[in-house]
Formats: sequence, C-alpha cells, structure tokens
Amino acid sequence: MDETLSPEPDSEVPKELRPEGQASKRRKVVHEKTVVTVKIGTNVGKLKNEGPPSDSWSWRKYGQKPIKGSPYPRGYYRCSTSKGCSAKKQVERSKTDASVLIITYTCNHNHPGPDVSTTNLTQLQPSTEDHNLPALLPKQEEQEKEPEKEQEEKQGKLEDHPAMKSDHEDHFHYIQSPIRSSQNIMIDQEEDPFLEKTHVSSTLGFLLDEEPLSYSQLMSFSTPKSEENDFFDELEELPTFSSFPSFMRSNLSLERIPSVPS
DNA sequence: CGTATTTGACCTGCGC
DNA sequence: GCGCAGGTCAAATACG
Repeated sequence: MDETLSPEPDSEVPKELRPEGQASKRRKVVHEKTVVTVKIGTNVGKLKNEGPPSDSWSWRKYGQKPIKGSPYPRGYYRCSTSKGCSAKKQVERSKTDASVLIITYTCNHNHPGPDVSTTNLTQLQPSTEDHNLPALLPKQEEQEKEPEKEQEEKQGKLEDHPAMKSDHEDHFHYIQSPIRSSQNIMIDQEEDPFLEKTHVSSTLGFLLDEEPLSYSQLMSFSTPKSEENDFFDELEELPTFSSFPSFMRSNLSLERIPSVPS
C-alpha cells in the first residue's frame, strides 16, 4: 500500500514533545491512513454508533471542525485506551451522501486491543509489530482474512439478531452489533481517492469485526450522551428513538448488507 | 472527584 | 507573501 510512513517520524513525535508546536502535523501526508466508509441508514445515522463504533478501543474526542466543502463537521478522536497510543481517527459524513460515514484512521495502536475476547485474535497476535508496522490496520486485516466466514456468521446473526437476546451473545461470545450489520463498511487503506473508489465499489458487505459493540452499547442509543450522537444529531434529526428495537429491525431488513451466503 | 466532551484559539501547511 | 483550510491543544463545562 503506501509507504507513507517511511520518512516522517512525525506521528511519533506528538506535540507534547514539541516545545512550542501547538499544531504541527503533516496535513498532507499522514503515515498510515485507513479510510473506512460506513454506510448507514438515514435513521441509523441517529444512532450513536454510526461514527466511532468501529473499534473496540476507546476514543476520546479532542476536536471538531467544520469542513469547507461539507455541511457536516469532522470530529477528531484519539485513542484513549492506551496512554501512549498515537492512533487517531477522524469521523465525518460524506457531503454527498449523508448516510455515509467516512472514518479515517491514522497511525496504528501501539497496544493490543482492550478486549481480547471481542477483538479478533489477529489483533493480539502481532505484539511486536504494532508500533511500527503500518499494515496493521485491524479492520482491513480482519476483513481480508475471513470475509466469507464473517459474512456467514453475520448472516446468521442478522437473521436472529433483532430478536435475539443475551442468549445469543452467550453462544457467540462476541456478537456483531446489529447496527454494524446494517451498515456497509468499506475499508480503504490509503489516502488514495482512486483506491477508495475501487474499494467502495466492491463494497465489502461485512462489518468491521473488532467491534464488540454489544447490547450495552446498543442500548446507549437512547442515551443522549455521546458526542457522536450529538454530532450527528445536528446532522440529522431522528424522530423516534424509543422504537429503537423496531426501527433497528427495519433497518436491518432494509440496509442489511448484501452479504449473501456465497 | 475524576473523566470525557465541548469550544475557541493557535499553528502549520498549501495554494494562489 | 498572503490567505485559507485543516488539525491540535488547552481551559471550561458537563456527566458519571
């Protein structure tokens, strides 16, 4: 993919280390940039999961900025799972399609996922390379690893998910969030717009897997708390939250990824 | 009380 | 060289 990370150790040098630099980042070339396009239902957009739901790591918002060409602001998040982790991500909505979330991941996590059980093993395995190896973007890794499997499982889960309860969770240990299921996630590992296009066209129908997002998280939908929620709140007004399960179901049905049991 | 989020200001990089 | 846009920090505020 890109060897962007070769020359500038910039990411390694947080401004914290810089004496005066307040904002000194290469705006242009970031090392490992992974663009994840998440397609969400318009209603789902209201859910708090649309944006930063794609990882088991905790993200702390450190900024938000309106983007020139886009009516939607972009949120800046930093990994708060680990103190020294320089992983960052930007969450914004597609100007052209409000139902599409564009999540840009920058830098890798230099620590294993917070939740082993929820996180894919792939993530835990690479213990030594995470700090420097760029290709370790969780999402794409897992995706490439077992697309079919995921789809299969997902399918099954999707089918019952709406109705399923903790029972299933028990069985699956880690479940795919219904929301995720209702989204089309496209991962791009480069800043290359062309690549993105290509990838998008492929539209991997499966979700990011490391998202352990379980009911507790889903439940948070109704919780008017997360910034994301807020963030999207202004973006889109979702009238009915109370019917979360219901609408969610509908969403699944409507947006259910075209993950066909190949 | 501690942690996360919000918001404004500041700085850097890029384009013209 | 100037202006614009993007990205990050830091202080204040809100919430758990």
